[in-house]
Amino acid sequence: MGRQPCCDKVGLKKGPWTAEEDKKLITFILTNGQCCWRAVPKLAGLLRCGKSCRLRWTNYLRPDLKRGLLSEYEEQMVIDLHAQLGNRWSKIASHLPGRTDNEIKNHWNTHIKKKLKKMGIDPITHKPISTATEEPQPEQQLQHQPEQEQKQHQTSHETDHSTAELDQNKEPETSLQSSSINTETKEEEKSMTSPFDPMELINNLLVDEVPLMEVPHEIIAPSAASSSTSSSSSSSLNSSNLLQGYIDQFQDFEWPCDQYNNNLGCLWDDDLRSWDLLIHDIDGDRKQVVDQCPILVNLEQESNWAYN
DNA sequence: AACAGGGGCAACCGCCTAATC
DNA sequence: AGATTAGGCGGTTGCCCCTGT
Repeated sequence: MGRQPCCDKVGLKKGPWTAEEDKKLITFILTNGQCCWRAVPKLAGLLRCGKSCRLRWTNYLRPDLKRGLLSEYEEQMVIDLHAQLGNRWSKIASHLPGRTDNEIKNHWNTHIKKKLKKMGIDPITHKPISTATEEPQPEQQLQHQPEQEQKQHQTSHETDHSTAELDQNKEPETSLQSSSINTETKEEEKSMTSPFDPMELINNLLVDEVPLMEVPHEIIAPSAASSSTSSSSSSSLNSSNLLQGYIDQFQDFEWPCDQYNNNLGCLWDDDLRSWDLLIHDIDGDRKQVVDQCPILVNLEQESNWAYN
């Protein structure tokens, strides 16, 4: 009958992950790849739920993650994407390589919302807040709508306000809008029958300032690429494929830079160090891990490994 | 220097959908 | 076909750190 339970929730650890647990998880994923998360805790020797492991990996440990605050460009992209997609953070995240839905969601709630409000823009509707109706009515109404209704609403809503707000927000903001978006969802594509000319928008892009970020599939390791969008069970990659993916990813990829010469797709600097620490910390396990994981060797040997 | 309050973020919770038996 | 679960997603919570008093 059905599948086996994901985890017996008795005696499982909760709360923040320790460095030791991280090590175990990383070691396991790098040597075995992402298979079924249910099995990961047991095999990796973790007292965690598989779900927790998956979350930790996708939101924090994945080597292709970018760290640190979102750049202005990314922030603008989030705003534009949110205007079209609403709170569909995973969809939004899929357009921002190296960023997770959780990260974007947090950033939205803590930074962007305030910023927009400061600018007099309703973060929900993306329309200018009329001084008369400053109460957060629309937000609450939307949030309290039953989900299905909201979804139905959303498709029409999206079309509505994506067009409406384009009219209204055309002003100062760099309208990246849908031009930069390869919407995978057919429904969305259908629903986004916006009357504006995409080419016009493309032309409006600050192409000189910002590199096109058409790289998600290239820079995201096979495992990671499959994890965010499709079920990770589909990533029946064997470990050699996975590791090869990492190698290719790190060795061949030229990270794009923004106008400030910041690496847009780079690994987090600190984490390179932390990976290194990790390698050296493991010691006992180190040899085994390094032997089985060429990318670690690579990282270890090329201490002056350059992004570009 | 100590405390309080607020902000930021990692992690959890609960629901939904797709997959599996 | 129906039951059951894994994985994915968005919302929420709670802890930690920073800043102001």
